[in-house]
Amino acid sequence: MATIKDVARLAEVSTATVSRVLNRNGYVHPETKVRVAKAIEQLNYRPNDVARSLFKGRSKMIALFVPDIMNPFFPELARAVEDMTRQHDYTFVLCNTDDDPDKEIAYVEALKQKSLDGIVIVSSTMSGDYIKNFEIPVIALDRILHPSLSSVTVNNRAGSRQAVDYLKEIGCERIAHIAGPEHASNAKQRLDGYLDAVKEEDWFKYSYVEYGEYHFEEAKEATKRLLEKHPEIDGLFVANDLMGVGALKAAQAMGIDVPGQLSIIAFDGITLGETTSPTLTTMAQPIYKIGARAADMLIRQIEQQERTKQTEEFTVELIERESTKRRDGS
Amino acid sequence: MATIKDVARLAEVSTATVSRVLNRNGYVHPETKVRVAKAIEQLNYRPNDVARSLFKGRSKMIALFVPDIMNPFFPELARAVEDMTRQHDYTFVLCNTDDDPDKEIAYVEALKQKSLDGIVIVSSTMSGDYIKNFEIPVIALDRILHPSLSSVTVNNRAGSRQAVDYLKEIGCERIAHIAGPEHASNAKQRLDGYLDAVKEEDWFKYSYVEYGEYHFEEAKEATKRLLEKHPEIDGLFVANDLMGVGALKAAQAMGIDVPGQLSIIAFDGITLGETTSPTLTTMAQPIYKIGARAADMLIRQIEQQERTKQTEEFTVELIERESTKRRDGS
DNA sequence: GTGGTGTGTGTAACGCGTTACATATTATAT
DNA sequence: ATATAATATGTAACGCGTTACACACACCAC
Repeated sequence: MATIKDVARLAEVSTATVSRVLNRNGYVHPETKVRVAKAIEQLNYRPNDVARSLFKGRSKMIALFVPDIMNPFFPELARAVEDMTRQHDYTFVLCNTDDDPDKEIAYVEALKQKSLDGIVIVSSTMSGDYIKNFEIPVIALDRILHPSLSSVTVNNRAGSRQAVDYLKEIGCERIAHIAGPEHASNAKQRLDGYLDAVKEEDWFKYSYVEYGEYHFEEAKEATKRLLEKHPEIDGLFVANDLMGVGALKAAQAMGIDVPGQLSIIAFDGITLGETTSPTLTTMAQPIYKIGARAADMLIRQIEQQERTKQTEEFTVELIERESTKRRDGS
Repeated sequence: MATIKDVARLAEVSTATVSRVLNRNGYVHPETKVRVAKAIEQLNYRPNDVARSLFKGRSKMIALFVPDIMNPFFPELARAVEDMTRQHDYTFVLCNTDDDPDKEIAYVEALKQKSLDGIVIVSSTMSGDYIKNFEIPVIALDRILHPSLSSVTVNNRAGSRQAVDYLKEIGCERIAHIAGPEHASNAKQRLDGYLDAVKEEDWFKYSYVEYGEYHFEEAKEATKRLLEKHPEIDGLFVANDLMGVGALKAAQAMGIDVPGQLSIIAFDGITLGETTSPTLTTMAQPIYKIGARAADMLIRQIEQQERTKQTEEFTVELIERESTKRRDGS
């Protein structure tokens, strides 16, 4: 690989001049510029980003931390962040944290050694003490991780309430909730939204809430427990689509017709919900948009050095599919 | 951030000695080692990987190129490669290529500037001329990209034949194929496996093969075309699971009962196939294993400097689910 | 005692761009 | 005409580890 010295020699200038041509700064005589450009061309020279990073202390790399890319909610988010990253000539690093704070911290430390410029993080588990001492920009995505961090999220609580109101509206009279993990801020908000909508109902009982772990299998079992305990349930709001599919499977396995006997609505709007039979009604997040926005916000913070905290909340949208059906008020 | 100089000053040694302690090479007096270790501890010193990379010309980063992480086949592969990457203290870069050769090349060039150590690539589109001039180790995964590259794949042809033989075995008498994109080597092999199994049959016609693009929607339409043209079809082998789900949807939309009237078997073994109704019978690849093996092979090539070409082929396995059913030979 | 080997440590060059600073020339202002 | 600013380019230090090489001393062999 040719270096800047080779270019300088060929163009008969100093490396400083070559650098000025490369970075379009400082004064360079037009003719000199042409000679340098020709030399660069001839040698097919590309500057060494590592040397640049060493000098600048910045690497033009950002990372996305997700619990597990195999969870179908995350690929679209990853895609969005990666697209934005590339558009700004950054390099995209992906880290699976398994919601394990030790792994998260190990990643952060390892990446700091590489002069990583910033992190978009989907996490609920990091300790506040650690977060306060981040030395690089961080944007929390999908879940609020700490009040001091910038974040991009959706209106989980209002959206959840809207989901439950929709179930009521189509005639459901006993509506239960399969909740996400208690430690995740968005799961908590969705639960709150559900409670907002049902706590005044005379039929409401706290045993209408079962917990799953944002996973397919756990949700299936939680749903089974719930429906065995409460066969009167005719509407189910599930904390996310992956769990919603689990709930659907559980109901079908018990011989319950969806949406005939039970309407199910979930949350997220991932593609998976379109491939089941019946397809899954959901409160769709603008997944790609929030990912892209988080990445954009991060890069802006990196490049403008402005560390002001920003929070942005997007709105979810009801998508009616086949897992919900209007009941005749016979 | 403390530097090696700070450590050297505090431990009252030269930076060379600190470096020797860090890298456990050269002679260092045990007592000196302790002093240095204490200084490192006290300053919470972490070596700057960028400076290391600059000197070594290697970055301890590898990349995975996939067409699109949103395609549900890739997250598991990505997870495998990332796990292996982390185990070896490398950093994992993810690139979505959209099967666009220009994007692929732009990525390779950009990453070379960062001293990227190697690439695991899922691609069918790169030009042979370019591939031959790669200056870094590359492992082709899932699809053979060029005869000169090491690769990790599965027995696509034999596995496909096995899939079709299975359909025959359960009593299907007219078996069609929804094929993947013609330019992808694995799609070609799967088609060949299908042809191996059916070309001697007296009922076989070339119009029993329709092409989709490894996408859900295209497969749905291809299946619709096929089944409208050939209502006698009672068995369908689909080139991958994502397309298989599309085929399932198309059949259901046409009022065809799966597996009652039509048995469907696909290929890949992704989780998506477990969430549909009926669940999808498939030839499952050991997805995680091939990803992990490719990453392992790559890192081995990087660290041992051995550029010998290696190829490895894993075996697919039939997983019977609900989309296929034995027909009574009435 | 002399040569050889093993141990322990420091000096300085190196990897490759970037930029502060110095110097020189030309253009503009007064 | 002289001061001042703008243009043009080079020199060298810098960022931070790594390592070739030099040097010093201990120990053993003959």
